Amino acid sequence: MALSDRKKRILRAIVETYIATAEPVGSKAVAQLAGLDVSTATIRNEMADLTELGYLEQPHTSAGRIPSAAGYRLYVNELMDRQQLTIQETQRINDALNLKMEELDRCLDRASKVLSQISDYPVFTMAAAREKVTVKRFDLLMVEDNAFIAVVMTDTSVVKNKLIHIPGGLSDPQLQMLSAVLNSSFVGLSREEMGEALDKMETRTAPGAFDLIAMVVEFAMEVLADQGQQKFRTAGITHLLEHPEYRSLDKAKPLMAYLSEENDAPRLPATLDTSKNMNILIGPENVNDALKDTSVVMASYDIGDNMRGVIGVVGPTRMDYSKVTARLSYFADSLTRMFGKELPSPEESTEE
Amino acid sequence: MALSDRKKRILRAIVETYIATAEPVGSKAVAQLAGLDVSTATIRNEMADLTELGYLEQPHTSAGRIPSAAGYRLYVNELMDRQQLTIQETQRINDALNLKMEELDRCLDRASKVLSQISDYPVFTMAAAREKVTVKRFDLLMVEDNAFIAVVMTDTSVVKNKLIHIPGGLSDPQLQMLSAVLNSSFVGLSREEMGEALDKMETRTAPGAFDLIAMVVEFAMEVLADQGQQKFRTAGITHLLEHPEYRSLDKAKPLMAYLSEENDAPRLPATLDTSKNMNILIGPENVNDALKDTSVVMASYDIGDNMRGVIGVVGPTRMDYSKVTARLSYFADSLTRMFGKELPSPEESTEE
DNA sequence: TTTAGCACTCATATTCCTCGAGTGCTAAAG
DNA sequence: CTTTAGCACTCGAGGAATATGAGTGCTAAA
Repeated sequence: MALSDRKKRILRAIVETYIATAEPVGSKAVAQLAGLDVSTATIRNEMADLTELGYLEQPHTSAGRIPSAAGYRLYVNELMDRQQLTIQETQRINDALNLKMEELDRCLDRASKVLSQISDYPVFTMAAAREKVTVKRFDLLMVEDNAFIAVVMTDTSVVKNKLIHIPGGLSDPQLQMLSAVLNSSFVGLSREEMGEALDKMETRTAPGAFDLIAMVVEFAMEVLADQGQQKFRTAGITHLLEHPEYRSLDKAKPLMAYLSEENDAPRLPATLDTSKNMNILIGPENVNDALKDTSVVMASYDIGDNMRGVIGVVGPTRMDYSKVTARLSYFADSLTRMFGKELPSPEESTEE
Repeated sequence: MALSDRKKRILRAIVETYIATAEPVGSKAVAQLAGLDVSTATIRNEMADLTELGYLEQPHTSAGRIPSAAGYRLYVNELMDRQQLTIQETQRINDALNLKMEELDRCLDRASKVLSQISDYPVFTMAAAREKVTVKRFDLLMVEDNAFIAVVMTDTSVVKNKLIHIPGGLSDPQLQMLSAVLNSSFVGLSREEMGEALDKMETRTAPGAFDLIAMVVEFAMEVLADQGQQKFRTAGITHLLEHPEYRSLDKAKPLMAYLSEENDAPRLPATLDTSKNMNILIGPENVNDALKDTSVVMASYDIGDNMRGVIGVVGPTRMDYSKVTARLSYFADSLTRMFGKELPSPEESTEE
């Protein structure tokens, strides 16, 4: 059953004043703010109805009402205005992102810091992993007699290198041999496949040569593992402390511990609905226990090579959804514009 | 003037029980704990003396005493026992560090996390910068027609690389030419010198060729800048909230903001006395305002190439100095053992 | 020099009370 | 049937008054 227009206006007024004040809202305040020309008694009746329907809650008999999770949900889905960003805000965001097209990682760090500052909530980012990453080619560079640099390039155009010391020294032809073996036998393999290939090779190769191969391949496996990993980053967790719901440390501590990765709970964007590009999880809708009284607003952005990233804002259920969604979606769009479609096929990729 | 033995025992008992309980210590408690066979009245007299001398403070007339900064200082310098680590603790530390000799950065992250967990305080690390870092050599690797990988190796044996796209494409001889120019004109220069050299070159080089050179040199300059930068990292800041002095958020917020680098105050190890390998700064001894009511215990460790790192623990002035120093020094020693002398001259250095 | 005794101080906890915002219900008015 | 004024009732927040007790400083005797 759809709510009457008046009920909606009342609900909206309650949600918005509660977001602003963090205190239960009474009929009198609603009468003034909702812009309805009815008496407080009428409002009380409507509020009683809304409570009955599950959109409002009463902390105790003689207090005002606060929105329930369902109330927030309705607000977010139907009642909320799209807020506009100020010019200064867009400016700051652009500054943070256009930082000379740096590496993705650093750019994200900076971006999430700014987003946290303009929204007053903690922000997390997460670069989603690709399923299978492989090595595209190996290069070896001689450095003096007893060391060489191994350069590994993945099919995602990420290039990593490592300086490898050879106690016994190594000749140029040997190095070329090594390079040939690596490029013929280990290109195009996933991390697991590499491990298997290496095991097979062990039996039918001279020990000295095998050790060399193994050193490089193990490095390549590390690179692939690292690329496959999801990196969870946060910024601005202390903003939590500015909101009254986290004034009691019992509330703040677990959430902060979760955000600063001090416990090993599964990271949150697990429940991301990729079909929508803006996900809002309100309080109990969160699976993770640490987030039960918390809302999360997440957006995903494209970063080429069919990889997606997630950037999200965390706050109390009484979060300023309107403000946050506006800023977040501007952000995610900008990120997509930067790292996504703009650069075609084999992207420029920068080593960190 | 030196304190009598009895005064010292009393001071020590007060410091230690205050560290344990966070509550002012009265004469009765001291009488029991100091192991002196004198009455509380005598203790009271001695405590009055110690207060007079500035080692103790009285929150209000009818409360016990708490140590002053000078009191802690005396305790740290003369009275404190060296604590022993448990076997489990050394085990955990070793596990964290021996993580297969990974990159320094990751190793430090992990190490500081463990240190924070076993000490219950936040931990920061900082890799101190070298004054002048230069490029030792350039290598260029062709990738397909329109891109190449630039590999830059510094005199600190750090190797970084970047994939650079050339819209117009590039031939093999051109690449070799480029490599020759880079290696002859930009090796051994600091970041600033590179900038100057590049400026000079601009006038007397064909624009097309210059753009190519500039792309690589600018990347090299980024690398040097990054190497010269001090990287400040923290772990376990939420441990702060476990200590009663930070129960009030007004106290906790600025410190946490400082530690999570949300303000731009100068990072703290500026005041490191490198002659000692364990630095303790108690409350007001800290220069930085955010740390006025906070103590910092820092140790430095060697990481080869005459670079030093700093690892430190932050907590309330009522910090368990004995516990912290023991753990911290074990840590710093282990780090030095790992990254310092063990590997001689041109170290194996790992790209991140 | 040490100690017992005692009056005094003062932060904290407890109790009790008041105040008032807000509610639900009822009955009258539209 | 809806709206509104009126009113009694609820219940948390805040404040004053009071009790408690740990701890002190001082004095005088051992």
